[in-house]
Amino acid sequence: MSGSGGSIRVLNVAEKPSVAKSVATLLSGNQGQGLRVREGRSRYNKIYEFNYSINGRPCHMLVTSVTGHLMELEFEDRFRKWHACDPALLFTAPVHKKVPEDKLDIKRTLEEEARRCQWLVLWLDCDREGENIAFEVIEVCTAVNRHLTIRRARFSALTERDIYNAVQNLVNANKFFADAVDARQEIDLRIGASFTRFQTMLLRDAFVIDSTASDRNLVLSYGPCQFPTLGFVVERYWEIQSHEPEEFWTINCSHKSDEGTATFHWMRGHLFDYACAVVIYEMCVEEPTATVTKVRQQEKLKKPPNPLNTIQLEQRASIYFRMSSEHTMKVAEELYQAGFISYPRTETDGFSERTDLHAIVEEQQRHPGWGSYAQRLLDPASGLWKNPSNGGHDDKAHPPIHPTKFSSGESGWSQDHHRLYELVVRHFLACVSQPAVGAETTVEIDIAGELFSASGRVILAKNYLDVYRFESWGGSLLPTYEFGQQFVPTTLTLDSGVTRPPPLLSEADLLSCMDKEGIGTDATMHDHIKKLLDRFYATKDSSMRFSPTNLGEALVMGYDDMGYKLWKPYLRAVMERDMKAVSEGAKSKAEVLETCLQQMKACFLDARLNKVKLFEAMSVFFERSSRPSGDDQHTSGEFVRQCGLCHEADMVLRQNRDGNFMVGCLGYPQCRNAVWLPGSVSEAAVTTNVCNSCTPGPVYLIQFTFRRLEIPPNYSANHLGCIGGCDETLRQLTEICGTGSRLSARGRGPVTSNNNVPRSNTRQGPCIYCHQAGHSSGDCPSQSSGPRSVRPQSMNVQSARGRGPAMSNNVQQSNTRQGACIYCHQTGHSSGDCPSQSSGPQSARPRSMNVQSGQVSTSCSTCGAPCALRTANTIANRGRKFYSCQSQACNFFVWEDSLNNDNGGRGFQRANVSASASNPTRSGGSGRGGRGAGDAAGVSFVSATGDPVSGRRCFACGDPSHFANVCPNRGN
DNA sequence: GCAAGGTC
Repeated sequence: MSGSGGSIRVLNVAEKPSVAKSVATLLSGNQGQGLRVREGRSRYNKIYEFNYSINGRPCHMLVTSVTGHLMELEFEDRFRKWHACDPALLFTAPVHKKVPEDKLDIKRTLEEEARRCQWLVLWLDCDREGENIAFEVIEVCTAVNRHLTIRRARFSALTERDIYNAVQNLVNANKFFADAVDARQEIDLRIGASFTRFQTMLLRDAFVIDSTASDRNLVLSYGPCQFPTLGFVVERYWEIQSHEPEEFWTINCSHKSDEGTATFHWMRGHLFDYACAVVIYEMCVEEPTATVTKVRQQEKLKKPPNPLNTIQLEQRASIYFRMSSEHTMKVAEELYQAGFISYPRTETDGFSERTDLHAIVEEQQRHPGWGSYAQRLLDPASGLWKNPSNGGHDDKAHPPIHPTKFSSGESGWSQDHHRLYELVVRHFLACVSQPAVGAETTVEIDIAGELFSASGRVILAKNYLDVYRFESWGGSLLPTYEFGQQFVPTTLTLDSGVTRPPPLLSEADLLSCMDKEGIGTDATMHDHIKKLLDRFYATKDSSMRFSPTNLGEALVMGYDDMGYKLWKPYLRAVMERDMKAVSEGAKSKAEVLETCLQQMKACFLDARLNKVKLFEAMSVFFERSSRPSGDDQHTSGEFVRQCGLCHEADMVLRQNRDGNFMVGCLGYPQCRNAVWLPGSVSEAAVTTNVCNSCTPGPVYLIQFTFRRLEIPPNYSANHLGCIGGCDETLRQLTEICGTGSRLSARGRGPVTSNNNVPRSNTRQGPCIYCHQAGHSSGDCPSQSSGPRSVRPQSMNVQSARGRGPAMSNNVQQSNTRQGACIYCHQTGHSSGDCPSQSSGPQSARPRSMNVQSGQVSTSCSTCGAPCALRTANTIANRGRKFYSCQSQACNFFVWEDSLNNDNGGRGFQRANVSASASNPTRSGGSGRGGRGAGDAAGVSFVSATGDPVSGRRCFACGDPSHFANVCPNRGN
């Protein structure tokens, strides 16, 4: 379909409404005939229309916009529920792009307009993200109109010349740029989701984390930007903690004359050797006459700042006004929206030659505060004007932040609006001003062969400092000295001092660290900082300085102990290099994704195997909780197939505490699909081989090892088998040996639950840092040059605080720890096996914050150990009494009220026997009539975090009387 | 309930 008068109908799409408006205004003003505006489906994204001509061809132009990314990357449905799959699968689970609900209006506008156009011209920002958004727009538009001619407009500033050049020289969109962002998005999502789920489910319920958020809602997130940001905070904190003050000595000298007092500093600075300092000092005292050996006078300039970009704005607002970067950006956004300042998210710190700087200054002449300075600036006779410097950064999309409209203050402005606008204006005026000029005098003297110096400064011309009141240039007047002049000092002292640690990181420091290491973008850095506070990983004190919380420190410590630098900026730096390679076409998106995700998955699996390090680090700061871990309920082993019964959840390979293997549905208890494996299996591991006959596929084959003595001689001890139903060998061995199911339990002793995780595989991939094989990333030589994190020595002292009950079996079973036990500090056993923890009363510490200890009332008939009557303090069951066995081995548990209810006069003994007969572990719900522990009771699963699972309780509230799917507290 | 990146 053609536009009016046979012209080409062109749909132009910009990244944001303001750009659409500018493009339309600039183009229609140039040669257009009447600019019309109409509403689109989305109230923010208007549609501008006018006639134009591109390369001599008449066009009917429609200019509209998106608001940043139109799409989001997400996992397919069945991987979105936290408990529906093993987090390790998130490295390979299918993902797709989707337009979220709040962007559907924009999508509809694009679809409606694209149907009626012949051309699509993309005016997205000319950076990688912009290019990626361009392809999102292309996807939406071409889905409804396959015949669209697609062109890209390249512009670097919203000026008439740039926009005109762009539209007359349309190019093709750059897929390499878009691919780089696709890769970044996918890596961020997979790493973020997998590690976040892993560490949240592992730690949240295992410890009493005293954050202000309800522990149940606490998310221990991991992200490739937020963690390195936390790393900066923790590292500085450790540096301070490990600082050992050292005493030093220095000689100070002063001389008072008619003109004033000069203070001379020892040019050796200071000495740590007291004897040495004393010897030198005594030499000086014996021959105290000073001779002036040098008098130097120099003109010094103090330059005005570079034009303002986002990071500078955030840093300066933090230093000058103590405003957080997040708040600064919020206020700046409002000033921008109201038209008072230019776009606040920019890396650019140099003005384009085309910017009319004078016009910006002219507007400000009326201001009562800085108007007279602006007038002086414009007066050529003052000589105050100087073209601004250039900081060398250019994002090719936005100019430095500058005032765009005069204001002497608006009625609706807060104090921070006033401050920020003033900062932007004064900064701009400073940028176009001459530097301050000072005269510096340096005098050097010699006393008994030792040199001392003093300096003074006089400001000759303040220039930009007159308007930039936030900066000062201190200096003191120095009395006049002449070369060769001699005098006897007024004072000559030997003074001591101590070295001091560096200060905690300020917000400005943190932004500098992030900027230097490429963590986040100018538009997101403040978000990452805020995230640390929101997640209770760090706090900000009254002087705007950051300290890690116990939680933040423990997480970094845990990963540091594993040898992984997940909290360092290197990972992001490697990713950034890869993204650059993709955007240049040097590497393909698929190649980068495969390498990076493979390495990160190996890292993830290894971290999971080494989770004891996280536990130990957390134990330093937090009490262990007696709450059942949310992780323990719906947990996962290795993925085998999708469940053919419920078609919703995965079936995973698991091993119970007796060592028996089964493949069970994660949808349990709603779905009870399970395949029990022969009792003679000693090891089982899911392979990457897929059965080619069983459906629905894929059904992954499992490598089995059978105990030789438990299978007939004509069967092999090693077997690659399928649980999909096609495997005759497996069927026969199941018949011959029975299974580990309750119904055919054979009562073997426990074996290690982690056998099914092939640890050896995880370390063999190439290093995530240097991409070389032959060493793990923890040992990477490329990473060893920087200082290994400095941990304060006091950490060992602190760890005594964490003394508590012996860790649960899952921790004891881990053999990964080689270091000293955190309890007794001896080597040779892990903290889980510490003899100091294994006998006697558990600990003087309350066993749990959630359970108040009660008196022993009776004995458990299962194991004979005494049972305690306790009172629950969970939200769902506060005040409710329950019995639980004191023995560590016996997990008997029953509600007191369920013993006396009228279900046929069921007594304590009965309930007890019933529970113990079906399940030696805590048998959730068995006492409350409604729901039993189910057919699979007695199974101890390997959890998402690798832990064997014991008690069966609601993972949402911890109540054993129901499961999470029917939890009354859910959704709170 | 997970990330980071656009933007409103």
